[in-house]
Amino acid sequence: MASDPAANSKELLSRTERKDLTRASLLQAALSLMGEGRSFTSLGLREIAREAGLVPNAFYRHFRNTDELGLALVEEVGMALRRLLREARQTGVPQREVLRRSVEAYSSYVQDNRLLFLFISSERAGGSRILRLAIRNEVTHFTNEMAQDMRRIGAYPDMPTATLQMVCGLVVNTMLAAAPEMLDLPPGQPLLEAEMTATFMQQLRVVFLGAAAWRAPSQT
Amino acid sequence: MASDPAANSKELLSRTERKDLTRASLLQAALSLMGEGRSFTSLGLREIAREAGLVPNAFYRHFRNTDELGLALVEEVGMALRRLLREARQTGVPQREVLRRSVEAYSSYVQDNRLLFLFISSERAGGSRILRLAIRNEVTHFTNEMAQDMRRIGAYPDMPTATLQMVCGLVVNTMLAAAPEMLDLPPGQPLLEAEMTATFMQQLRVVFLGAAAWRAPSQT
DNA sequence: CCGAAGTGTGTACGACCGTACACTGAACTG
DNA sequence: CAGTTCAGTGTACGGTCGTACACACTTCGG
Repeated sequence: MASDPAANSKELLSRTERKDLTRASLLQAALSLMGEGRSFTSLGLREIAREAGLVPNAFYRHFRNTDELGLALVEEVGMALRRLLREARQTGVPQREVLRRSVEAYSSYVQDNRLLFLFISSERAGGSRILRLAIRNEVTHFTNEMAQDMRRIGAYPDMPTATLQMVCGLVVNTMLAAAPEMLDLPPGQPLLEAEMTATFMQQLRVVFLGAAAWRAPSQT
Repeated sequence: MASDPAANSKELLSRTERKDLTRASLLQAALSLMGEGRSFTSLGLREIAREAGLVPNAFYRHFRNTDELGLALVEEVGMALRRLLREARQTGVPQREVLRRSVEAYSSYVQDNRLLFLFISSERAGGSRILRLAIRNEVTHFTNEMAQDMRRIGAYPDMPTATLQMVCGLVVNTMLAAAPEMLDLPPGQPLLEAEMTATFMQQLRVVFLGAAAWRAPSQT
């Protein structure tokens, strides 16, 4: 299939490969437009196609409308989140030093996947209802996987699963709330960034301390 | 226009009163459009003016562009948040029953100011940069006032101010994250609503437990 | 090898958008 | 009362948008 040594251009590719490639360039075009300050909701079909170097009509060969492209982006976000979780899984139990490392890993992860986090942050509460629900669904999945991981690790062994999920929801909320603030930071200020990261870490510690102090729900 | 027996219509009003009135109707128009599923960022000047019963050009008599109208909405949000805080201040110290009541009060407050919360939720991370920063500014003010109130009440008396603010930031984040989920609920399902409120309350309790267990920052 | 399939192009239409300019008529001001 | 101010109107222009249709050219399957 792809056994071509020096064909980095689009010379010797099957039709489906070429299609997937321009499809990816459409997704990338939407992301880079968001990177320039535009919000996904306000992007137009023509705009995205233009950015991808295509004529407007070509868009229809890949997506019915911009919402469908958004759903594809959500799927990509889901994969990114799963990857994040898989990497975090390598590390050990949640002790003090581990929390610090996790936060640093998360921060650089957000910086690396800048545009994707920009996307979920802004579309999680705004934009079209379909996208909103899709993103929330993905986030819920992520939260539940995180709860499973914590169970497997042995954190909070006496805690009921529902409670553990609730705590993880709190953690994920905190994480996702931190992302857009980190992304809006002026890029040349490591001091502000350090301060924000410190606050973020403290907040997570408060959550984990609270979870440790949690007692059985004697009353709601 | 309206069936007014007395002169509740715009009969005997000064010019500035009339102006403020149509200005308010523009703000209201933007909010109702958002209530119909549209996101503020995607609203157009013409659209808002039409909804308010005006010709497009009349918009310019009140705002230079939609962003400026958005800033006016942010200001209104600020007032709403301050009102919320003032009402909460009536209640006593954060004990268990008080938390329950506060959450219930907040929930119904969100339902009452549905459109405003829809607005901040979606524009806090999305949309135009100016609006985003303005909202974040307002939220920070709200957080700090909340910290002051907690200090005045006597909660966590040994906690440094910066830490208290950090905790309040966590609380506010949790509150604001809960708002859009409550707003997206199908309206005829009190069971789902109760479940969501319960989770929300548990999360806040985790935060307050964590704050109570907080020790001096021996290391970062 | 030839027809089918399908990705990308060119052109065109109607709708909506932001905004500029000239205008009306009522409320204010002296 | 006369003149000014100003919220709101009417018309118009250029631009972008989504999308429909016919078409070109390459790849694929029998």
